[in-house]
Amino acid sequence: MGIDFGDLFEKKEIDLSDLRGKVIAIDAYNILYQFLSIIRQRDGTPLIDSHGEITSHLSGFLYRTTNLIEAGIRPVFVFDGEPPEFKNSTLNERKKIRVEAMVRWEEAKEKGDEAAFKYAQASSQIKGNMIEDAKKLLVLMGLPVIQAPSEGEAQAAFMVRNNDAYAAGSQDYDALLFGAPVIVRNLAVTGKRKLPGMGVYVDIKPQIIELESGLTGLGITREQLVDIALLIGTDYNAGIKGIGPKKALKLIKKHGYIEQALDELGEDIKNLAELKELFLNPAVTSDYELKWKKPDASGIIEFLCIQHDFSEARVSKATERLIEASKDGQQTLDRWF
DNA sequence: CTTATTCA
DNA sequence: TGAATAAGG
Repeated sequence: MGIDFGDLFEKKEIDLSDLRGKVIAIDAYNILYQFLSIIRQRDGTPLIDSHGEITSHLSGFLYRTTNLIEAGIRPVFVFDGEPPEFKNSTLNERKKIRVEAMVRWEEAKEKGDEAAFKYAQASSQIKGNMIEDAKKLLVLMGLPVIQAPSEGEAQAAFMVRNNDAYAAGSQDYDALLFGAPVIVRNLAVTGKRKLPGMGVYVDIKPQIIELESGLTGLGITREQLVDIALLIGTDYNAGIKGIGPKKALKLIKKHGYIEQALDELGEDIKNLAELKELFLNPAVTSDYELKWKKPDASGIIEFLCIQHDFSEARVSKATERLIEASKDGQQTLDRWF
């Protein structure tokens, strides 16, 4: 998923309260996929309503978003449009992995194997009404939902550059390549997370990465950062075997341009110019409106409890918190409602 | 993941 | 109370 810059960028740990009053353009696919992958039972089965529809993502969106708003954050959710053509091979590869994982999951479930969960996670697929349902819930919650023409991270980055948002929210680093001045990771409220393997709990705090100071620290330009990414490999190209973040940085600093670096390596990247363009000049739109509305409490209850079998007690509680928090926002933030 | 419940 | 565990749909 996305580009792995390793430790190239300095990550600044922050408190959630540091984001109070700030607009965050959240990559909705990124978070939806996380919810889908993580919100599962012990054997890996996701939350499912009585019609057999998966509801893990709806649970995640309801509770986490309510928490963010309660923390004074103003989230905007940006949904992907058409993927760029160069992404096709990556998407096909992911599909293969998913199908394989699905088989492994069934086997593990049969045997009562604990590994079932991780296979289930790897089999996660966004499909059916998940996107529409997520959008519907977010709209009912009164939040702006933005439709990107292509990649959501690119649109989020554009909105930050436009000063319509403070940061792009995603676990991936791609928004940096798309030119987002600031990205936020670990945008959740519950700080404790179990470390894979042992039952050790670690405090996970939100962190920000600033593009400009990061580039200055590395002594490179954004164009060169894109060159580094293309050497390592992105969602749109495979990258060069044996080249990770450190070697890529060294090569680009030595040569200045990816073309010369590739010459030294005796390698070639197909469609190099188009790939650069994809990051440096991505498809985005200015046709969006950031407007926060009063949450539609009865609409949320109808949608989640009547249509998707959520517990009314839980949903009502969350909805009340949401409405209360939205009122606070209205007093202090002119753009609320 | 987040919330609810249990238990020292 | 706060940490560990179960449940959520």
